[in-house]
Amino acid sequence: MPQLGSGGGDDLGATDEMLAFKDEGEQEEKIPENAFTERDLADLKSSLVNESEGSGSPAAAAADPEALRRVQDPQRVYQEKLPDHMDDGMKHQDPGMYKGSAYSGYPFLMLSDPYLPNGSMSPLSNKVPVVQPSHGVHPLTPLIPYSNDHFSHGSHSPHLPADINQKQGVHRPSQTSDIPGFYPLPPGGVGQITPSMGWQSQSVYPLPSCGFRQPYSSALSAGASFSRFTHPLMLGSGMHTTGIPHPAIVPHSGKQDMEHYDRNMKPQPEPKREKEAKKPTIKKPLNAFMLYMKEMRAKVIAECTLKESAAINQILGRRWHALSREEQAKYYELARKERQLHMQLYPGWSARDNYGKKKRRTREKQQDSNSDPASPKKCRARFGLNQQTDWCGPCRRKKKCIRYLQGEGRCASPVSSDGSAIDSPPSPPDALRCLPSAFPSEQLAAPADPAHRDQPDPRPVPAQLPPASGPSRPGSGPSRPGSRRSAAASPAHSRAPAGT
DNA sequence: GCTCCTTTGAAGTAG
DNA sequence: CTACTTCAAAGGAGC
Repeated sequence: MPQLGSGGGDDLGATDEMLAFKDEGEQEEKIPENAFTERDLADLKSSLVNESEGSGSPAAAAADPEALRRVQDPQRVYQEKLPDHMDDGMKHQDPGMYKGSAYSGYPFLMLSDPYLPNGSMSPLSNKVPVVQPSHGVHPLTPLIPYSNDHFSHGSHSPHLPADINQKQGVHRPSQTSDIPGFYPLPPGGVGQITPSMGWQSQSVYPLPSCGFRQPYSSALSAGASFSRFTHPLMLGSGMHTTGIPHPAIVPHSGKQDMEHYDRNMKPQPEPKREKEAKKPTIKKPLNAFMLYMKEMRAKVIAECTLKESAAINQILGRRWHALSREEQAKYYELARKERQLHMQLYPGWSARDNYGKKKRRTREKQQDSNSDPASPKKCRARFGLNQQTDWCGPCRRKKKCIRYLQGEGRCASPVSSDGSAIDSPPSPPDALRCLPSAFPSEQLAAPADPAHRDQPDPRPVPAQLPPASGPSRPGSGPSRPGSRRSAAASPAHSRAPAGT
């Protein structure tokens, strides 16, 4: 179904996005997955500490009132269990425990570490980059859009009685991969998942060995180990109201809060804990590209010895465009399932719920300087530069356009850092030039070669989106201005280059 | 310690 | 309906 350019077919994707970079000839390098770098080791090391530290936080337990009540049998349980848990942490470090079971059978216990070669398991670290299980895994193998550290902890966590989940209607020890069984779907809110979706029988979301947040799937995860879901952290920050722990639910400020939990495993004064736990945030489901990034990031890091995410993401963006439709389709499909599952877990959730939580300050700043035309973004727009790839020389990584500030009254045309004019987008950061052998065709402004675009556009079309059987979101009535319109109808993506 | 950068896609907002 | 904005991940850089 070649949809590109057909207008009608390119429903959920912007047509333009496919035009941005078309590094052709760039083939997915079959990179030897052998890079277990020192960095990994370092991460693992630190994770050893973090894991034991980060698994017992009773703080998060407060998120769920019921959980709070239970957990508030104060930290007694926690403290009593701490030694056990620490021991658990050590157990986690037994590679054999995870390694053997490759992904095939993983479902929810075996977590391939995307950042380890061969999808080997990394039970050691709770540091996301090390544990996220997408690397080396077949894209259709449930990617883990969310990290799952706390589940891995929880998998053995003795902090709470095993029956806690039962009380919450989660504990279904006898179930294995029967997802519907594990998914106490929100009452009345959940439509059926179409049979075509494989995630019921297929472990869609493998559990990373260690992680703070958890893929929803873990909630489904079977009997793999339900005790894992009894982890206090889960009860607090990652527990769905139905009792389903979900990686998408994180403390309101997300990462930082998670780090906070990791660093503050000691019981804390009640008020503070409650305060933090009051605002769990359900994160957005990851889109196809995000899933791809999660899987490939480690590769790029290993190949380029890069660490800066911005540069890595640039590379990944190019590689994404270089993917064949077929390959992309895998991720679109995963993303679709991801969204569907998310929708089922959180029927009433809206992306709008998270608006303002991440960039509140930024937006506040923008409001303050709303009329300031010197921002790089505005400068780019004003002069027809691509918001994503162009920059106004000194504007790059600057908050203000230097030329504007210098009194020219406007942002200059693209200039290099030394002020000389440039006609084309500036050279990529050094990082982008890394490992030419690894990215042979990775060049800026690589000529588009639509050859592989002959394949059908993998991007989802409305028909593929959650069927009408899906839950109608409360609060998202038809009159809602932002109600999901047919993305297909809006090929003009926000990425549409301002002037390209 | 917070924010930015950087990517694409999904979804929300505004006109 | 269109255009724009925000957020999702990630981690180094910069303030």
